[in-house]
Amino acid sequence: MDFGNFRLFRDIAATKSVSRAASLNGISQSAASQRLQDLERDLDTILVDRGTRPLTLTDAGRFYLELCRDILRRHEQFRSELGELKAKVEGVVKVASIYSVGLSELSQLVHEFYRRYPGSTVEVEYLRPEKVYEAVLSDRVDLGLVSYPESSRHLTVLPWREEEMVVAASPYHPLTRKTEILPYDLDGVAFIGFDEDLPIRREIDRFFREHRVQVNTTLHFDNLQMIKEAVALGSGVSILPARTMEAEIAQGRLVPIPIGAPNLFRPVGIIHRRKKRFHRAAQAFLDLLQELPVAEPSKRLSAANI
Amino acid sequence: MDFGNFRLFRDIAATKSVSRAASLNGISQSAASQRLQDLERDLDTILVDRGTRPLTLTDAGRFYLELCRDILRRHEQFRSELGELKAKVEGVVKVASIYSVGLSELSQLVHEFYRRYPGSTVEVEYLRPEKVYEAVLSDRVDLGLVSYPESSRHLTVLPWREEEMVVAASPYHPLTRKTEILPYDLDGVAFIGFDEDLPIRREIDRFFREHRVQVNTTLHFDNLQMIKEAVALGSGVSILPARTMEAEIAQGRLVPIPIGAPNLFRPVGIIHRRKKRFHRAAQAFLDLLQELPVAEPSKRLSAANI
DNA sequence: ACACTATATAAGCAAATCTAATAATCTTAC
DNA sequence: GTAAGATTATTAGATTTGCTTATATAGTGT
Repeated sequence: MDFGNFRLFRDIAATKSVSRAASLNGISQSAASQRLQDLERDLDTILVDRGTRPLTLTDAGRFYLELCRDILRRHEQFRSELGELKAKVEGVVKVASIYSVGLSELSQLVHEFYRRYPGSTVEVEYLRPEKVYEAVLSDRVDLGLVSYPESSRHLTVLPWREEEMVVAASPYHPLTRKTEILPYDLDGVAFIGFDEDLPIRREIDRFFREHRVQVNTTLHFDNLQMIKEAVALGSGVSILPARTMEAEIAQGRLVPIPIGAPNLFRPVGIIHRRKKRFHRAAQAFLDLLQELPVAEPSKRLSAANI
Repeated sequence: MDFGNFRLFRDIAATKSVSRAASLNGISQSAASQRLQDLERDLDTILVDRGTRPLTLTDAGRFYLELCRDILRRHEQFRSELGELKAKVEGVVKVASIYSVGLSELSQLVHEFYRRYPGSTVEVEYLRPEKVYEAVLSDRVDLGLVSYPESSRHLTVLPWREEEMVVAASPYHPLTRKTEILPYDLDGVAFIGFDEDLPIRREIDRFFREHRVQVNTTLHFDNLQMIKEAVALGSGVSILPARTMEAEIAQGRLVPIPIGAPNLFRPVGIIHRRKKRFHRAAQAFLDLLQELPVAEPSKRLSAANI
């Protein structure tokens, strides 16, 4: 221990004895004596007056004792700060998630986590995707949940779930008469899509291209919420993850129509910093995430993650 | 160096680089890396995030950096305090002396010392004998000047000078007709002596005993000043060191009469703590004291020091 | 001066810490 | 993406530090 010398000198001063201080510090009298002498040689100053028994400190020794006390006090403070920090950090799992992962589902997970690990807490932030990446990269959170996860130098991806994508339409749309949509049913319909720079847009484009379908993209947005609004208003249909529109379905504002095989899936992944050292609670939460059965029936991995 | 670890971490934080910090501290990159890892292992906490270049500190690392800075600042303060203390101590020679050593003589010595060592100063305190011993023993002064010096376990005596003792009488006393006093001249005279517990008293008693002389001790005091007063008032004669009554002789209040051989001498010695480590100035002053020619002609050492 | 206790010193050994060489990792530029 | 350049980690061996035991020296009290 690096503070042993300060402790030793403090104890020499307190007990007025090298040998008592030595045994307090678990070393031999000889070792303590040598350390004291080395210290005095370093400082080129006598700190302890050996001419008296019990020993007494010189003026310089009293100064040095002050130094030792201050340093030990400050170190003690640090240890306690560090302890608090670790207790706090180790008890809290911080997760950043995109909005569309689904509040209810995640809160179910968190609930189960609390049941298993009563001492820990989970803090979930809902952010826009790029903010999720940022939070993970800067280590402000332990885990991130994003769709179409992209790995990179500093980022590792763990696949989590694949969400079924369905056609979303207003209840008044003609397509709602069908119980299942085949790709060519969408040929030429008014379509509301995602912005072109979003992975989900590229995936849907690929789907259309594969089935040689041409939709008429009348509107596009950078977020799911706006798309749902536009669809509900009858501006067109869209393709969305089924579970992100549960509320609107219940309200009768949107109708989901399954897409005939080959199905479309939106992959949702867990991202974390490469080589991240997880503390107990974070590791436990991660394990829980991976252990829980995925709601979707099929497990087909999307070939194009980007 | 015991503060090397704090410096190293501070430098790692400052340069955001282990290797630069290593070369700043004059060690190899490998050593610095190992020290950082040992530190982290000790604390069981990651302090530096290696996943980024330049390196960044973790929260715990920032706490530790604060600790390092505080400790280094405090240590710096200590070094400067110590420096001041040493400069002060090493430049000042502290001397405690009994009153009767003679102010003028000592100040001549001090003057010579200043001439030779212009950077240094001498502080002389005049104290009662027991206070001189106390000051030397407690290390409040470097040197003490006392008469009839007594060595002891913690005290070393260096003989310094021997002062001639003469009979002191009022100008009106019959003995003043003599130019030299022989022991039996004092038989039966009214005598003013020192208190019985003083070494000088014992020495004079021994002198009387040796020469089978009986004086009539009418008064006794614990200090020289009072004795001189009483003698001047004609209450009796006394035996005193010649140089301690120079002023009264000049004023015509006292008359000194030499004592015929075997002469009486008062030894004055230098005392200091045993094994005392003298700093430059103190050693120089001590050398000067011993080098200076002693005023008295004879060097006979008193057999009985106590 | 003696016995008793405490500190200093000496010698040998064990452990820590360093250096040099090499492997692994990160960044940058193509 | 990959290769080059720079930085950090690891390994192995040499060096140094620091410890322990044994013994000498020193301080205290009787």
